[in-house]
Amino acid sequence: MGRAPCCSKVGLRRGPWTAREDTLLLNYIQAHGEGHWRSLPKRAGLLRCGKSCRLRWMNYLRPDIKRGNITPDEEDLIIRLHSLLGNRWSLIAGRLPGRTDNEIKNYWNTHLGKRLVTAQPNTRKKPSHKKRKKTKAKPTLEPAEAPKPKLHIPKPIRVTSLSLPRNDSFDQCNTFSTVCWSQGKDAEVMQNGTGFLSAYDHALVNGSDLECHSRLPATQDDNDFEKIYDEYLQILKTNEDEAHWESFAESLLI
DNA sequence: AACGCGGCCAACCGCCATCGC
DNA sequence: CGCGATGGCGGTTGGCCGCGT
Repeated sequence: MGRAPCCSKVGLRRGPWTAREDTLLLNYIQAHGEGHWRSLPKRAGLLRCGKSCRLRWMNYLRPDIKRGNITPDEEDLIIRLHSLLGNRWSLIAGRLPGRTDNEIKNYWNTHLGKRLVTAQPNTRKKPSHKKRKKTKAKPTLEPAEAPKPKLHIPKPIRVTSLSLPRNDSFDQCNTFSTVCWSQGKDAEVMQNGTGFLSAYDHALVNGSDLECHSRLPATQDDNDFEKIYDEYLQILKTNEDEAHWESFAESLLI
């Protein structure tokens, strides 16, 4: 442990990405696919660390990113999922088509968390990072504030990769994000790389029927997701039944 | 016009999990 | 099995910008 930050290497750029860097990264990934982040910047001609490239791609350059304007339905879903899953942003994001975990995290911290604090003053503290500037050290705890016990919750199964090879060329890459790369707006519901799960969520979010045609062969996973979706719908019908929601959330984490 | 404050959000950091040798 | 490399995640930071004074 104690590995040095990857961007601390001499000569690597940090900070905001330029349009040129974006183009380089985009072109490279379109040509060679994502993955191998460590060596990607060198091969793409970028003076960035792999982590930085990955983050930029995941949060900004991916073609399926839907930016801004969180709809009330999405907001409701975020609140519900957060109440069930906690700060499992990637899990929550996986169920919101086109939204990134970073975006949801930011939205929560700037909008929802604040609102909930107002509603329930004792339930959450929003760390005000302002006027802490220039201080790299972690803020000291308030006297009354007990140190947070660190819990390591088992990570959820990632559904984004669907057990497919993660680094082939774009032609070979079989992920939904690739399949839908150029399908335009109509394919948007499928474009977040979570495949049919996202399509289901889209139906939930929009409250509309949705035909979802998986391009992958039917698998056991498909059936599992079908079950999850059915369960999700049932819970929505019963609405405020917290016990149902909790058991559903647990099922997602298995 | 100048200044300070606070919100927003892109990007970074540190840690853990997983993979491959 | 152990270890190093890599990917991924959640927490945090800091720059920019709008607004109020």
